[in-house]
Amino acid sequence: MNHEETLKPALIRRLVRYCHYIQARHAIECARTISSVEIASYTDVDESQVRKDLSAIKVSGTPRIGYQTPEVIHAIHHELGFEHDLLAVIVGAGHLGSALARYRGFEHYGLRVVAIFDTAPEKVNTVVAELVVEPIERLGRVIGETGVKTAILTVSPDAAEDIAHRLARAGIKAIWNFVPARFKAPDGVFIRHQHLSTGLAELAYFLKKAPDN
Amino acid sequence: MNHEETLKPALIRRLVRYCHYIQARHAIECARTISSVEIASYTDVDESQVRKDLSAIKVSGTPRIGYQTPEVIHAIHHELGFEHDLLAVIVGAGHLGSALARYRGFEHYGLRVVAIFDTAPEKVNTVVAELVVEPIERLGRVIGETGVKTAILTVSPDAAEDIAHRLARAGIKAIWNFVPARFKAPDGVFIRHQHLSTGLAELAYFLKKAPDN
DNA sequence: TAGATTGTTAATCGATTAACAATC
DNA sequence: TAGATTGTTAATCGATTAACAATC
Repeated sequence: MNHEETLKPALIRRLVRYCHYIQARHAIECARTISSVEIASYTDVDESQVRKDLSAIKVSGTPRIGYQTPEVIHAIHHELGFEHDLLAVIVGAGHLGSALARYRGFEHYGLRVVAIFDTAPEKVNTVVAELVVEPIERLGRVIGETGVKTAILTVSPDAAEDIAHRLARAGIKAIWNFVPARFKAPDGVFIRHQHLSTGLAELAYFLKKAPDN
Repeated sequence: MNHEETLKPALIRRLVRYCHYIQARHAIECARTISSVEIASYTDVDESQVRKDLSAIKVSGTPRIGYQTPEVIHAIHHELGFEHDLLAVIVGAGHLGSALARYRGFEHYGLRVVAIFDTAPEKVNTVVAELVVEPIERLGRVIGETGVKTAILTVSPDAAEDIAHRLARAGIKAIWNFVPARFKAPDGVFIRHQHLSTGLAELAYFLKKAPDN
């Protein structure tokens, strides 16, 4: 066992980019090989970086030819764990939570939503994406029975931290947080904050700076 | 006019974090002042960095006391342009596009969706968040008439690049791209990629690596 | 063979952290 | 006053880019 390094988040993000681009190229032009220069120019990454990144996940290319596209795609999928099924519960059946439950775009990455919860009595027992919304009190039982390790958090900002801890106690190991709030992660739980407001802030700032507003 | 530097994306992201945290603290505990150490510990940023960042947006604190919470919040809002209204159109009335149209969480940042478009005839003329879905052909006219500068992109991956160029021709200056595809930005247009699959990739990788899966 | 592209090492650059004098 | 905290400069660290020998 030779060290098995952990990929850094920045590297993971670049790999996802490469994958998006190469899959598009592969689908449209049936390109069987691709060079680091091509990948670099489309993904806004330096070409040396691309070669380094691919070498980090043990993909090698051929001088004068480039990399085999199917091999690159497969290696990235394998390395990032897209091959495994990723079962998840959603907590918060508001607009965002319901949309994520219905969204088909994540199936490709193995995500499958198995339950959805909400505190509001008027939401409970409604149906979202073929799932009956359950009361938050059933959280522990459902997670225990299904063995789900991942939760998608789309509750209100003031409830987020409390719910995160309930999730941790119920056995959740990873939280994908869409709530615009930042809180300390419960011990042993990985939190990936997905604050859409950050993207919005960058847009707002650009528009404020743009000469012609 | 003394240089007027442009804030870097990383700084913008940190400012948004500070803001989330300070607003929460301000709301819950009515804390009137806050030190760089407190902000740092909650936002996972070094305390020197916090001081540097606040100084970059011309907020100053008082030794032994800290920073005035309302002043910090206001300065961040002002600097990032949250005070202006941000009118936007949404292109793609699928699950994600509709959810973003209905989502109330962005009002706080000044975002207002004024129109929503789709190519599918069965979507056109349906109502989403009090807006009638319009055919994509009306894009140019609506953007021209309203003077909207921002578009939220939630179409299918293979349509994304083409639509981005149509948006640019119609006068859009900033695109918030939720489509899991990366493409070259049309000249003079700012694209903020918001690839949710990147977050998902990080979760998948964590779970793959976690000892107990 | 000639030449394009990989893989990797070295050089540069920028971002993060540490340190500390100034200050309330 | 004493001591905590700011504001900023200097030191460190890591990430990015450049360069080039190896290679097909």
